[in-house]
Amino acid sequence: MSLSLYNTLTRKKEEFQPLHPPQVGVYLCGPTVYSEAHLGNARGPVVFDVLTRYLRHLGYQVRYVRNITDVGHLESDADTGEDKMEKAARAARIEPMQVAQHFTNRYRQHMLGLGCLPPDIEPQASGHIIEQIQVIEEIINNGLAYEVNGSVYFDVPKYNEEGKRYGKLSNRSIEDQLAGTRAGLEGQSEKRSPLDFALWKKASPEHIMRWPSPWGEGFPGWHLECSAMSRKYLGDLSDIHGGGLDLMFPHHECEIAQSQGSHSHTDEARFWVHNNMITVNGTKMSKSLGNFVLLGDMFKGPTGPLAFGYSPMVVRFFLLQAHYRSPVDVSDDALQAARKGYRKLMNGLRLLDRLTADSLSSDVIRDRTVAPLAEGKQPDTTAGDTELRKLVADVFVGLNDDLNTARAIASLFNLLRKFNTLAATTAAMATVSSAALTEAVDAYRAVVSDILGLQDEPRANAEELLKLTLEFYTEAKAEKAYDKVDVIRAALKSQGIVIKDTKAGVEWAYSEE
RNA sequence: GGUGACGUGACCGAGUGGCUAGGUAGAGGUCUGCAAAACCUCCUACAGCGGUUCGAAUCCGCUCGUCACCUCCA
Repeated sequence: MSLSLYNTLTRKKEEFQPLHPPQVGVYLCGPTVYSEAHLGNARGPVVFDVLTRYLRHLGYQVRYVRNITDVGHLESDADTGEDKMEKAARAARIEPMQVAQHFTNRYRQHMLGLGCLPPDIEPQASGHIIEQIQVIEEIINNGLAYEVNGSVYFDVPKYNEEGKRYGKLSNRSIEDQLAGTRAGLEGQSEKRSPLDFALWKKASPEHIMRWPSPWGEGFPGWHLECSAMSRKYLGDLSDIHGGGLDLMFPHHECEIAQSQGSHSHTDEARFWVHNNMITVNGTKMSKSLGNFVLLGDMFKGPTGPLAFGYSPMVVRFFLLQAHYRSPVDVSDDALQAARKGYRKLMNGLRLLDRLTADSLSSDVIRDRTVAPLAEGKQPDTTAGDTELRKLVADVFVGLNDDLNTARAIASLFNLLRKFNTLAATTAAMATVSSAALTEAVDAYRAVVSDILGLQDEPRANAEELLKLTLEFYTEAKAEKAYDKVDVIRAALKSQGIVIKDTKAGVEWAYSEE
């Protein structure tokens, strides 16, 4: 049983094998930090969080790189290209890096809330200008890029003449692309071909974010950073490179061209993995369409199409309930259903403690409750154990099948039903061995908590519970039931709370001990 | 125009050439002081029309409908 992943490059599910086991290098194209993250921005990180968690579960040593794009995304490829970071900065009248830092902080906060473990390396594009310049120089040396007026462009037609195939990832031919080229691209006169893309852009006088380079002051093209940073931290060829489906072209296509055109001479990654989009009423969520749901707003609610707020864990569960390559549509109905399902799964987690607790040690129970067996003879749990192990195996079948979390979750619910049945009666409990039960309980816990990364979100209000407890305390005191009084006082003390009987009534304070 | 997806029961959403996905909602039941939870049962679908096949929702073709990428986008 091994993990297979759908590779966009080959358009097939392939068995995953690391290039250099046990190490696995994973790169996810991170956010451009010039505005608040929306739900769509969360899907990739959640999917790749589960992927890296699962790879680690399988025993691999994962190096997970998720970059921060804090420079270089042009508004357009035209000569008047404007940096998004600067645009946002100008609007807010602050330093561009301040904008980047602000949204980087927000982004990290949201990702942590969604249960995404911090990446092992989170490189910033602005911190890797030297590496990017080096890649450009390599491409120029290989004759695949040219300089015009302080800007450098990648020569796509030449690249293809050399037997490479720009378009191999997104399955396009350059003929088709040329045919589809629109008329309004006159501003690109610097480029030899409309297909060429910028590796380095000359900074106009008003451009703030600029760096010196062999071609004058400027800034890197927006596809370049990922190639440069992926190579720096994961080598010429990494195991997995991913992002949203909308990055497949042109971003990832350009990355491959850059890596092939540089000294790496590789496709940059063995597996190219793309998550599908999140839609609202069937239409892709995007900034340009204005139908996006900001994460911060969604957690609080209401916002946009949603009448209620949904906690980060509910959102995570909601996303994982669909396969990552399917589009997923957001709605109150869907999220509310997801919330109930999520809570059911969490209540299952709580049940596990009971299942494995002393009272339900099945071998003991069996001795007492099942028809007496001959001395030294064990009851037959073969069928029960087999069923239980099958339920557990199904969960992993789902995960292994292209990280199909939807199937894995469905299987978890089946396993949970079994747990509930077992917990209901001792007779049921006697149908399985404690070894098989422990295995299943451990598997459930591992998949829910460690692999899917779903944590329980406490919803009870501690102050309210304390208030209730104090009412019972007062009653017991009035009844002079001092044994109860002592129990309550001791229980609260163990929580660091002391009860103070005053003339005005019962009060409490945190213990000063 | 080019490229690529998709259309599953009330809703969300897996999967698949013959075998119950799962969650939510709804109905009935067991349990229960009431309730909840849990468990059991039921409602049981694959856009339409053809074709291939012993058998298709699953493969092929056509039709209708929806979406994405080709421009910044997760």
